[in-house]
Amino acid sequence: MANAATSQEVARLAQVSQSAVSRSFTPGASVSPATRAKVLEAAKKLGYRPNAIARSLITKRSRIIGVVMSYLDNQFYPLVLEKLSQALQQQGYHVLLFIGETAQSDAILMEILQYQIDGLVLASASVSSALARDCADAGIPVVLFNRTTARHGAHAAGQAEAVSSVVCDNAAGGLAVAQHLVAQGCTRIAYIAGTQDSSTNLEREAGFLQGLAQAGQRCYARALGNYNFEQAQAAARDLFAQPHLRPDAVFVANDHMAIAVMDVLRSELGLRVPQDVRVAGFDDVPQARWAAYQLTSVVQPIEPMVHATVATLIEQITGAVSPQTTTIACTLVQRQSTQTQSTQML
Amino acid sequence: MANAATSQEVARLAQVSQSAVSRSFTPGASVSPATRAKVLEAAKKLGYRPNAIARSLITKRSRIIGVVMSYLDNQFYPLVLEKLSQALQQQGYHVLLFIGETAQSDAILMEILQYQIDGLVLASASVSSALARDCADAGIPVVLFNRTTARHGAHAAGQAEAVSSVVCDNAAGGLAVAQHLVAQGCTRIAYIAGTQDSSTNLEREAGFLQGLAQAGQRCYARALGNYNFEQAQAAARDLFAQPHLRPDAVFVANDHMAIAVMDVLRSELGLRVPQDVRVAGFDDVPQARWAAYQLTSVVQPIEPMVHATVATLIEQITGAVSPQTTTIACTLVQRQSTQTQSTQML
DNA sequence: CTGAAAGCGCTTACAG
DNA sequence: CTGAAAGCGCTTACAG
Repeated sequence: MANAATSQEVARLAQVSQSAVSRSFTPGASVSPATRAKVLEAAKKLGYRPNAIARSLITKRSRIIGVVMSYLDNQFYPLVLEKLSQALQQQGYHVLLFIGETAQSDAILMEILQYQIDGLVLASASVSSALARDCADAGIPVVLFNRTTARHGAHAAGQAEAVSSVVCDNAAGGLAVAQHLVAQGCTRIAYIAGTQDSSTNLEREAGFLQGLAQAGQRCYARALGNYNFEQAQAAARDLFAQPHLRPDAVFVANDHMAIAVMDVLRSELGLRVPQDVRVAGFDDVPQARWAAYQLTSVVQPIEPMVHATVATLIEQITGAVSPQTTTIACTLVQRQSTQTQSTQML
Repeated sequence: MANAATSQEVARLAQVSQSAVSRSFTPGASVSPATRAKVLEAAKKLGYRPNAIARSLITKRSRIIGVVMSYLDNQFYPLVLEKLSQALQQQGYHVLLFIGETAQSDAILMEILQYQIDGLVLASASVSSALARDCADAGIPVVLFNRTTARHGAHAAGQAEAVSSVVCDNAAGGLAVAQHLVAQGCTRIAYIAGTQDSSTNLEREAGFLQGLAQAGQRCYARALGNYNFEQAQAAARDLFAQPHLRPDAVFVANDHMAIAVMDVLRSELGLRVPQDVRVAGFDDVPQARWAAYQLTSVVQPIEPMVHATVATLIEQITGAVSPQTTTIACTLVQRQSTQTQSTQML
């Protein structure tokens, strides 16, 4: 913090009142050009910067948004964080970051709340919905990113959701994948699930099963990957353990796991993708486009999702509108991992 | 910010003074167990949380550390951010994140400074050293992560560095790569550079050239990748444009680019790695271990580097020690991308 | 347009 | 151990 100059000192040097200094740094405040000029000159001389902490205390607006994320090993989230913080910065907000999972996390999260944040973005599937409720109770706008509060797909009857959320149409995405694999002639289509109770996994799987059902198929086999690289690899080994009962396609709940699966299929089991088995993922992370993978995936459009998140947040901060859920459309991108002749390259 | 309860309200409910409330939430303050119990009960009833903003104003310690990063597309940085924020959280600090490059960035960065941050970590190669100096002048401890202030490898004579930095031994890493490639029998070893003036690129290249020189070799060819995926691909196309003059090995200044290069070599040019050309990178990001790449790389040990960063920061915040540079050792990990028979697997 | 003054929610000497 | 009081650096009615 150090020896920062205060508005008092600037006032003294500029020979004006402290109020005048404050007004000179407040857009739209009434100060004469002459006064402002004197102030700015003195401020520059002293290296003065208004103290945002003091300002927050009195305005009751910190212009800080808390952002909660899980581990950043799935490349989707760093990209979200990047876009989100840039969007927030552009709106004059700053990001107080919290990374981690439950456990001691809740305590640390409470600390973040002490900073009088203007809003909170929860992009971590594992953070307790209790926290979201705490914030909502405290009057702090909360936006869930890429998840909904509801667990197990069921809302408590008659109890309105207290927080907003921004998601993509996971069910539609899952459905599109099923249709695509069926269209490719697959008949033994397996699923590797993300975290069992997460809304993303629930919705993707539901859409996927619906798509299979529409084609008169059922899910050939299923294993749990928990959105984790190593667990996805283990899941792949499980599903392909018996050579004569192998699936001819696998839908993996996100790209992060899908890449792990492809590695196992090709390097450990010597299978060719897509000739021996087709693989599709979800998210369309940059790695899905890498030449070594060419992974068919469902695009979660980060920019629109981030835009909706910021818009919702600011709406709730400024006007007291009621919480809302925004669903963004997502599209299937076909690449070589699901089709022998590449009809589409990027 | 909302209707948060204040210490006054808690005091009223608990029938004690406001000072007593404050003391009850201050570790080590002198309060009787009875008083504290009354206070905590009232606080719980009101959902009271001490206002960190007000506290910061008076203690002149915000317990906020500013962290500045570039774009997060190189997976090395998200991992650093993850470890760094966790380490800081464990020490009771919180992270105010700033992501971006120059341009309008400097203005936004100044805003971050207004939050009276206790310290600053600069992990962005592109942020002006001027900012670092501004902070140091304002008495805010600054630690450069994975970079040094010095540009073009030269310090202004007699002018001591005002900030600390934590780096790995880039030169040693570059040297190790050169030695390894020479030992593999390569005689046409090329280099794809990162951002020209960055300290990491300067040091890695210098070490690499030294290693070649020790073996009586020179750098066979060189192209600029700017630590950028697409530019690295373009660089690879350049270096391999003439079939009969192709390098037999390439050292790429980081893994992020090395993977881009491997994609071009294999998918576009039909070359085999390592049989036709060997490739080595730097950082050892998780992707380097993926089966599709098996990229030889230099491990930048994130944990020790983060640990040193946090330790240095806290040292400077608490005691006013002078700035220091910490250099962490890094080690070469050999994988299939540089050797025909895999002598080491992970 | 301008200044004096109150007050944001805390911490921390200072007396008791 | 406890409370009354000053004060952190600002913003913002309130008079003029």
